[in-house]
Amino acid sequence: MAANAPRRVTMSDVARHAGVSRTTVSFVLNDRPGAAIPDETRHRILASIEELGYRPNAGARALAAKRSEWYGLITEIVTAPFAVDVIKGAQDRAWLDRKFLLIAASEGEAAQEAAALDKLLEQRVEGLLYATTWHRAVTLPKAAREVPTVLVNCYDADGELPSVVPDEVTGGHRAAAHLVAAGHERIGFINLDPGIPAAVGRREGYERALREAGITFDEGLVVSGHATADGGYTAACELLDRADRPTALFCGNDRMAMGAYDAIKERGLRIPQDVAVVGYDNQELIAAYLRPKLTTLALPFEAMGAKGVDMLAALAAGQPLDTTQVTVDCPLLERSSV
Amino acid sequence: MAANAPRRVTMSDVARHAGVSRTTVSFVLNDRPGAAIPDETRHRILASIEELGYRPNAGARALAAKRSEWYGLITEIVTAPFAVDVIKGAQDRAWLDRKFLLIAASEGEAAQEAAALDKLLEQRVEGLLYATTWHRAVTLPKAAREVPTVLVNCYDADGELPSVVPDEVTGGHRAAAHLVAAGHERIGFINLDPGIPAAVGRREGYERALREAGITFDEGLVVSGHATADGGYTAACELLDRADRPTALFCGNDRMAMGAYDAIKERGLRIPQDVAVVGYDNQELIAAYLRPKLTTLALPFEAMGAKGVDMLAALAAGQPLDTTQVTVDCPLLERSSV
DNA sequence: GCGCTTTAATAACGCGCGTTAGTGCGATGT
DNA sequence: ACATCGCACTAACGCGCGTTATTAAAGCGC
Repeated sequence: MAANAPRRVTMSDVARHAGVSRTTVSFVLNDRPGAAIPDETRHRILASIEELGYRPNAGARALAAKRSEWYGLITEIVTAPFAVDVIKGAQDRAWLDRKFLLIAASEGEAAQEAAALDKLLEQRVEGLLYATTWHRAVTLPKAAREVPTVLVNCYDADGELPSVVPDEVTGGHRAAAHLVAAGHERIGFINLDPGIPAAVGRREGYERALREAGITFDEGLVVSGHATADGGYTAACELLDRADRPTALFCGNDRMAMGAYDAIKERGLRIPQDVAVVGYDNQELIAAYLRPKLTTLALPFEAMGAKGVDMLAALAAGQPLDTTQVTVDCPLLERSSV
Repeated sequence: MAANAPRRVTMSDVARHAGVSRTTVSFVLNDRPGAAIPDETRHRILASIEELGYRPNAGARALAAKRSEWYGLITEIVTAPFAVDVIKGAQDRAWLDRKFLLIAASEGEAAQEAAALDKLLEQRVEGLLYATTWHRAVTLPKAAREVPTVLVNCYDADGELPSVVPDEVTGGHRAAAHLVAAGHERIGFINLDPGIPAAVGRREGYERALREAGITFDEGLVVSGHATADGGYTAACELLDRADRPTALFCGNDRMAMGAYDAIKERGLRIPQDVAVVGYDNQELIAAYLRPKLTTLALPFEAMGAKGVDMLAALAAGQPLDTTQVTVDCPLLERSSV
């Protein structure tokens, strides 16, 4: 089809127009070290490029140079807010190296994922980023081994592929320490489904913060629930109805915190005077719209995306990584719920 | 760099392995009409492909076939919720044609935009989508003319490039008609900045709906304000404090509706019993979290993205478009505020 | 057995470019 | 005067593939 497409200007056209050989044009375009091109010639060539509106053909260049200048990113759901941030971080970082980011979605289906992977590999991407919606272990198709691959927000079940994940331990520690610093000693912890990395790591950080503050750990203050507003509500009720109710709640995510808000208000308690609340995830449109605004920890999606490309660049350059698992800090966003 | 990259399997390798010529392999891969390949040979080749793990090189194919199979998408802000939906719509639609979507962000800066455009054209995209955050007129760099281009959520100031935009008129009509159907006759309209296409179109639809219902248009019921919650609040106050206050408000966007909610509640009025409210934009995390949930019109970003690729495909195939401006319907999402 | 068509395949060119191995030429040293 | 050397540039190959001739063999009618 589209055989009517006008022939584009090529390097040969430029060479002819400037009265030099194609090689010379290539040399000035890639300002090749070692090639001595007098300024006069160089400017003549640049002028021809300008005049003819020449634009290098990236595909041809990739073919000849055997380097595509592309990275691939596979994400579960393109529309998820998290994915967008990963994309932004990765894209901006890739742009620095003048690389393009090819984005493909798996939509959570294995077939789609395989197809996306195939497509990406056919484009000869120089590296692959694989991002998930929530921090967990994954197993990639073997095809992913054909090219440097970095996992983002997840890690290889086989422990072979490098990954970049949020630092859940420090996050949990930071949340608890923040509450301790605000004077709280009885801090309820509404954790996520125990067993997932986020729950395990944050609990570790939580316990360590208490230990450092000389507060004895009370197993009864730790409950876990569904990662929903309802789950948070139920768990919060359980904690708040204890005789020695906690004066602060650290919630596994913002939706759970939303449920906790309901439970707290329902009992006529005030936030943060009677019960302080810290969430997790920083889902803007929950955290910023709750009354009072929710203090929460942000998952560093953008930073993880950028770091992932960083690692890819290193791998592609043949440099070995110092660690196979990199963690990125979860910053605390102070609002009004503590 | 990366000269250590292992040589990938090529078509010649497959041909050698299967004991045929490279051309034959190419023929079965593209199952070329007219080429008679006996099943035995075909299967032998496919088996070799499987065994060697051959994967066509998309770049080389693009070079030889003079078709890249790529579309480019330039958006202002990748992270904006709207952009995500446009991307999803465009990507899914492109995928149907087995085309890739290259996404680049302008971040609202002309320099970035030009760079993105250059990069995209160097990749020899077969078509270009240009999407904005809000419906308005734009002027693209001339370079965009080098390839079929469709504007999404905006239109060409020079009226040359085809575009796909939301149907503001029908949207405004739908909102007003919905309120009329609910029994309202005095419908306040808190419009956006007059002059922008959204404001003009919706007002036209609003007036038409009233006319159709036999309701005389009252200029005093139309005000405009800043596209923020504060702007909505102020405008709503003005309308609600009239002696003959409206029983319904049609707001230019959801944030303004949010402000209107405050003004209504402040006056001890109930939604929707005393004052019904209709928003615009369907910003999920506002519309769905307001009490009561907000009835609003959705901007069809995903559909516009898909339609944009549709038009691109037609243009790339050399088919002329029947119209230079395509409009896409804004569906009404009924919740509890009417 | 001979011409003719169909079938099954291949050799060869070119897509636009990076890169290597040169080539011609003026300036320099002795 | 001649060999040497750096400068400025070019011819030619190959990247992996689509595509267009072209060919060799097989099938067919008579």
